[in-house]
Amino acid sequence: MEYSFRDIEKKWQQNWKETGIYQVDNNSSKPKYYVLDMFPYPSGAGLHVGHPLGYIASDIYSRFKRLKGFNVLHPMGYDAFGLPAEQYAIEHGIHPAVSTARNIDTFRKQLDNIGFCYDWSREVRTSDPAYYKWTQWIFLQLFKSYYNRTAAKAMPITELVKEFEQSGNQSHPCPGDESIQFDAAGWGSYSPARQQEILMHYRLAFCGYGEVNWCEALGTVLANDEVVNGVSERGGYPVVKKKLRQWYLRITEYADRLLQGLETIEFSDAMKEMQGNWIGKSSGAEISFALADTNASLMVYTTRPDTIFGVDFMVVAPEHELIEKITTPEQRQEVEAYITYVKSRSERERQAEKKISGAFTGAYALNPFNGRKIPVWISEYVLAGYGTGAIMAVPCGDERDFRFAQHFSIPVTNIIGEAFNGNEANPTKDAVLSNSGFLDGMVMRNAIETAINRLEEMGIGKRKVNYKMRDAAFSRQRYWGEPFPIQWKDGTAIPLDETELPLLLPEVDSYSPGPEGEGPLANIPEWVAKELETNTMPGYAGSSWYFLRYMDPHNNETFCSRKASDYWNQVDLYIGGTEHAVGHLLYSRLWTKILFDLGHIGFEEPFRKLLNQGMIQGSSRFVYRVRNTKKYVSAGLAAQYETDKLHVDVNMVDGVELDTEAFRKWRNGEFAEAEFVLEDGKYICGVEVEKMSKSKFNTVNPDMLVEKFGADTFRMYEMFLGPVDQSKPWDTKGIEGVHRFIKKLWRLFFDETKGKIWTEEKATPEELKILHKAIKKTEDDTERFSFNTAVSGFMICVNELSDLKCNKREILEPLLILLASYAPHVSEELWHQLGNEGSVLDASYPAFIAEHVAESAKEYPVSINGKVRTSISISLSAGENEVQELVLANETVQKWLEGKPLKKFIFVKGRMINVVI
RNA sequence: GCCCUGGUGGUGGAACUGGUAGACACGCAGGACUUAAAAUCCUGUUCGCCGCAACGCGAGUGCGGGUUCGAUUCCCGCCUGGGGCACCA
Repeated sequence: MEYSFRDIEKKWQQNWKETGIYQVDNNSSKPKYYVLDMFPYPSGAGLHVGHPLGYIASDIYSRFKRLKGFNVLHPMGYDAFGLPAEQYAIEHGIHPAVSTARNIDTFRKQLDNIGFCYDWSREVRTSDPAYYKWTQWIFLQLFKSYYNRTAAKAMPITELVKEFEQSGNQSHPCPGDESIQFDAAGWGSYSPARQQEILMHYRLAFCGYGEVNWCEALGTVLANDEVVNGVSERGGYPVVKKKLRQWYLRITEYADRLLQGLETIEFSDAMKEMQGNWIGKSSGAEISFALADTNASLMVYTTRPDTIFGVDFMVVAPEHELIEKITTPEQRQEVEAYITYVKSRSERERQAEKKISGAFTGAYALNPFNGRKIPVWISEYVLAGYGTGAIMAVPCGDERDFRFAQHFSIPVTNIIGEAFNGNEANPTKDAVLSNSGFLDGMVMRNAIETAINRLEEMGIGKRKVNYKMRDAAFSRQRYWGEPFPIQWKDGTAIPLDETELPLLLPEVDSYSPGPEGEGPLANIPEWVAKELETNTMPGYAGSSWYFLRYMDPHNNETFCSRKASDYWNQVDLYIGGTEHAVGHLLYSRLWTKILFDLGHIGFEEPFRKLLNQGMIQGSSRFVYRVRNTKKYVSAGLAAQYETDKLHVDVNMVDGVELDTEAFRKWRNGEFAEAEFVLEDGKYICGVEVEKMSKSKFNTVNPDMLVEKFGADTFRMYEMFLGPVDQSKPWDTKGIEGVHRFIKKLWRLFFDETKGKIWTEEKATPEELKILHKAIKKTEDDTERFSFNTAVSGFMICVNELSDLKCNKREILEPLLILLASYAPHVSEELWHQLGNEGSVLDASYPAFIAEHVAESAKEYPVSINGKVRTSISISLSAGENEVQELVLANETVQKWLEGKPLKKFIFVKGRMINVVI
């Protein structure tokens, strides 16, 4: 009987579907375990082999946990709102809901092919009104809440109003605008509109104004990656900054808790570091510098107030509102020209720019301690959004400031004596200060406190903890997203009543942007007549809480019952790519904390453990066309010609050898007349590792591989490729090795001519040793997500059993259970062939028995001066003295000793021996 | 520019806590079976040197240093691939 994987896999996939074997109950006496994949955006291109990597890993782990006796929740769904569908709609006139549904169908078929154990009865789609009803509902909770800094948690805004009525905002400084201060009487005297305006500065979801990339020609707002060198990627039109009304989430209030929470969860150190850097907590001081010849002052933020005597100039962000006021008439033209230049620059470009640029405003600030006049410059390297948007520049201590000073010939004051060599800045905190007035003679590190204290005494500065993180922009001028349940009445945002949810996304005739940078919803007269918000929510709205909906996906009463979330609790294992390191992971951590604060769930971190999957890169293939001809030369000969390098579809290339016939037929015969210059009768392609993408013709479709080798082979091969958390290029070639392994396993059970060949004979110690080695390896490796070495463990096991011609049920049956999480179809089939009833997934995991693998002796490697020269088999019970005696008596060791005295004898039990002479 | 991460044979990778570098697989070479092919099986395969052979010598984990009896693993400096940087998801 042959291993006919197509029949077997189809049969069991059908059976699993019919028996509902993967449906999970919220009631169980077993311990719970929640395994979650980052859900995909269903793109039109379908799955390529990179997508399932994490899904296979999570599938293996879910099945493994189930075998280990857990009630495992393992759901899947779709992050179904997004820009590509909208772009497709603009180009093809197809409603995003239609194309998205079609894409989801494709995804689902592809996923089903691979034999995943998802509980599809819990599927969610963020674009489904039954789902986004609750996204809108949660938004309303954020809108109706504020962050109580005293209690360090979110609370209903109605509580805040009560406080205001009783005692004003004395104990609740306004996070949105610190200048807003009032007492109870003051609050009472404000108009309702003014009161709402003030409350907006407290809400966790609030409306404000922010800059966006505005492209006049396209009439739309662009994402950063749609802007290249100041022009739109599509069309190359100019892009400028434009201020628009935007919704925000007040994530900055949670900065500290998001930072502290990292200590309670198992994310990799790299991931925690990235989130920490994003939050960017720093402490220092805000200092107000008086400006000469005007009564205005300039507020700067610095982490190094100790260097205040070394300030040689100020740098203000070109967007800073003070510039208008302080620029002198002589400098105005230069400053305005510079601001125009900066308007076309993205933040990224501004930070990455090596070329120094700036403009002098003509204004001077005054050093509060010695009255020195400090010129005020503007430059793109200072960003408006961070700190106060202005810095005090200390060129002797900061490299960027130093280069700026050199470039504009600004004299540099040295306040650290010999620690500054005049050629480069020295950012030390350990130098002794000089030229620094009352700080002279102090070590910088200690002077920080002294300087802050003095500034506070003088009333011109104060201690300040700062965060690089900004409030999260939460609106998009787009169509395909959740509508905000907000109405605008005379400039005041009124939340819809919860009974009016979901606020359905209306049909539109055109997906083009609305007037004045508004989204497409602004084109709908009825929508505008109802004064509804025309922005929609961003992609991360739906994905910030989806892990909760899976727990209770069909609940119409609430987003997720407290009973369900108390039972399933945190996600125990979350698998996804590092590209979400900050965005998605930080936002869902925020939402979880807010829902926790408001009492809707009982835990404040969504993901207990995070496993990052690496990217599968494409291995691109190239042909070399001799310029202006139809002649293609093989890679080895390309250097002899002037050629253009063209991507070719990797599916037409076997290894590096091009299928020239397929190439001639490719793309409707575009290359039909190609002539080839071969080497050794072959056309050899060039190779490069790049991102896997349709445009590079290097995508490999899993369907094709499943069709050719079966899902079990495909799953195991994806794992075998390398560590799951590392990026690696895809190479289809190696898949045959894994396929051979499964066929070899099959032959332990079936012979082509004889049929069933397994026996009921008793296993030998040698066979038991092989089995128990495999049990240990599979368990350890799976537990530490080392799936690639687990697969090689299976190969070793099957190779060894084949060598011994072992066909005994006593060995083979437990082996199938081990294999069931990696290759579920073939394991299920053989499990039933052996006569078992019920799924192999409900078998009990074989127990590892150490005695079966115990060794009595070890072949020790013996090194002389660290170089291995021989090996000696020694009993594991032997002590060091005994070992030394044996080793020194050894012939090879004697030869190397040449009678020289022994300096040192190193013996690591069970490991190695080193003889030092 | 800033932050994170990787670099080991022809290829993917293994070596888990400083202890035999190259497990397992691909590819390649040779062989067996076969009319032939497929499938399967066996042998070899880091590089260099001597060679009949060796369980003979030397080098070797991106590059250059260092710590150690011993370094792919730890430290310092460099080179280089990948990811992220707030409206792609």
